[in-house]
Amino acid sequence: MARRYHHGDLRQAVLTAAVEVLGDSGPAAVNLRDLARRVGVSHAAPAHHFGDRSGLLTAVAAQGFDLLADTLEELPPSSDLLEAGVAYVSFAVEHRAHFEVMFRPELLRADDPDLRAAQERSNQAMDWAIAGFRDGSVDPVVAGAAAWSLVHGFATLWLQRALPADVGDDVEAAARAVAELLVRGANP
Amino acid sequence: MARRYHHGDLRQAVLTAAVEVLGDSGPAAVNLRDLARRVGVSHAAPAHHFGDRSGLLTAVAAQGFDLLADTLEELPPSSDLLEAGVAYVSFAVEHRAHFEVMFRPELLRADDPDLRAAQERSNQAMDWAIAGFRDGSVDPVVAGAAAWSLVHGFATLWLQRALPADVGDDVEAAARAVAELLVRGANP
DNA sequence: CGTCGGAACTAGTCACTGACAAGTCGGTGG
DNA sequence: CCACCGACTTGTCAGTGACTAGTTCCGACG
Repeated sequence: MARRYHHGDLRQAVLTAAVEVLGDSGPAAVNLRDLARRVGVSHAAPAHHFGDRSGLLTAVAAQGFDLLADTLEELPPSSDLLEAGVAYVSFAVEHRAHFEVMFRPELLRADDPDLRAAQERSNQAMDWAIAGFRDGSVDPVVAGAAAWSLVHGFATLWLQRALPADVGDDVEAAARAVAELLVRGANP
Repeated sequence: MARRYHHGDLRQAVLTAAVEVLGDSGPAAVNLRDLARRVGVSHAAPAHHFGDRSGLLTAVAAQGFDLLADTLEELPPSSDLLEAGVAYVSFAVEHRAHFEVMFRPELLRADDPDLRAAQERSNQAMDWAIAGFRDGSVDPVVAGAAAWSLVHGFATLWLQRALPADVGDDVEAAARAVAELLVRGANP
């Protein structure tokens, strides 16, 4: 494809390149000039679409929250909180590039409309999953915070390889075992 | 105090300044030149003590893991896993500057001896706390991962103000409620 | 008491980055 | 066919990390 003045789909191309870099080297390695080089445009072209670096990362994060919402919404209707928790962890591992940006407020424009909309979608999907945990004996707010904390913490620590080796190398199995402890109770 | 050629305790001074900046503006705002200006030395002086930026942040992280170990070791002997969990969250909130660096491997020199030693200390302190959870009915490795994931996730999300407002603004109370769900079980 | 070696710090520099301004290109609607 | 405007380029500036070479001072040793 010949080098044309108008790229045609620069925004998407930069976004894709950013996700690739994120996956390989993390958020710190993402810079506009390198992405421009990869895509074959001038160093200032990406700024036209994203404003600045935080605008770019915000777009990645928004895409990530949409993907997360998709993941949770696509769970079979029979799924319970346990399955949703495992899905959350799986999402984090499979879409590490997105996940590592989604929860870094300092990198993002918190007031971006697209980001807020995507966050809202994923929050609703999570609320829906947690609703199944409301058995009357526990405060649903506490239960929701606990469930989210557990899977979010597990995903975070797993991605950092901070967990002890004993937990094995099968994310889904480990996540399920951990989530089961909360959902089914320690003393079933 | 007159400006002398030898600062006297530059390493500690830079470290303190770094923690201050971290607390105010997060890791991204920490740069060697600004710290040098704050402390009143030339722009390259900090590098003499820390090598590079990651060396500085590694020193902060090591200090953080030591502080965490101190916190956990100072718990009264009667404390159970629940109290340890609350202490973990309290530590994260009270020492946010340190906490925000401790679990960012990409910012650190993972092979730094001081860092490894401090991590080892805090790991042992956590293992000790989790030992109280070994009641035979659950795999201790799973229980440990679950407990750590829960409090780590809660602390992380709390610091990001990502949790819904319903959980209140009392960290300790909220952390205790959430941790209780895991320790005592959802259906007591 | 001198001197001398090395640690602590300064000064200068380079490559790289984000951000901005001004100009150019080219598709599209009137 | 032409004016407009979004898409992109070119040029530039300040700030940063990292490196090198030079300067100052402390303290140990003869």
